[in-house]
Amino acid sequence: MAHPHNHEAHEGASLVDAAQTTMERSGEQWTQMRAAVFEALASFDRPASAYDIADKVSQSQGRRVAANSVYRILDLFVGSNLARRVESANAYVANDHPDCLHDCIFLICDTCGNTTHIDDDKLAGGVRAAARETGFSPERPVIEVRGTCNDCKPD
Amino acid sequence: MAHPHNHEAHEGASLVDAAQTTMERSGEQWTQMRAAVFEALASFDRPASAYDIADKVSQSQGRRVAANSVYRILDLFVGSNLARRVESANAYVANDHPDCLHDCIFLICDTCGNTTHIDDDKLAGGVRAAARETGFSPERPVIEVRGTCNDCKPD
DNA sequence: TTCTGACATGTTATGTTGTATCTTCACGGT
DNA sequence: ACCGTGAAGATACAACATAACATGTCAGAA
Repeated sequence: MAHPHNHEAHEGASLVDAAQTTMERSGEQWTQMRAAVFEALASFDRPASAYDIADKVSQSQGRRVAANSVYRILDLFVGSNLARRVESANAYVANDHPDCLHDCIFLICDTCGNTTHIDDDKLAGGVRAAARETGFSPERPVIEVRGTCNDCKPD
Repeated sequence: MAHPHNHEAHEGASLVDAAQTTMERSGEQWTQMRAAVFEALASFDRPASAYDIADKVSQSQGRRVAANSVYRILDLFVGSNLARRVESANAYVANDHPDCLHDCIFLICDTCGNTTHIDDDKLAGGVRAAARETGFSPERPVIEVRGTCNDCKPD
């Protein structure tokens, strides 16, 4: 099975703290704006588009925040492993445990949009290995599964 | 390694023929427009966006073809397994062997854009199985690897 | 032959996602 | 106080995707 996670899976304030710490450790600043974007991102229980986040932040800040700025910050987050991009949904999710690096596998429900993820290094490693065998140098595997989640299954 | 393919990998005219056959077998028509879109798609040696294809078809037909129409036809192709969508590139590729169904794995070079694919049913099966173990019903795995192809490697 | 229904395609508009560029702002060092 | 630097804002636009509705085409029924 996907190996159990023993490391921290942060949530709520602890998650934001962890984000800040990670960010600062990689020499980046933790600004108001970045905090606001991260909080907005984390507040969604499913992948959020940059525009969803821009709206949320605009609300919480009481002023219009440009999608532009949100993209910049999301890119930064993805680069620091604070967030992940869900390619098949053009959307982003906060990363619960920014401290450890996985090629994670997203399970996206086409019915309700809920998304979970599993970190199966054996599978991901297999994908990387298969790529390498053809002479290709894998950098960033994208492994996602569209389908139906348990809650949305008929019966 | 990813298992070798013994089945036909069509190319050129044979590929177009195979496409037509597949399409007709699934009760769909093979129209001029569809042939033109398929030929355009197959003429690219890397994933092509709907707009790339629209341009190509516009040229070959000597009149403007709307992206819209191309999207419709591409969707049809994807549904009939004549083409695949590369999610992480918002683009499409022709499927060399429409007759057999695989969850294929794309290797996309971030340097030159060239894309190859491997069909490793064991890996893909593993991904599906891992999803099922969490109670998720996998429909469509998306397995892609961004990286650098052999030709673009700094040796 | 003409009508009709199904399906393919065209046309236009609009929505969504993502970048580029340039300006302004905030802050720390001198 | 001044300057340098990085963050964020503003604007524009490029690229990707779908919606809504009109028109074309062709086979079979009337």
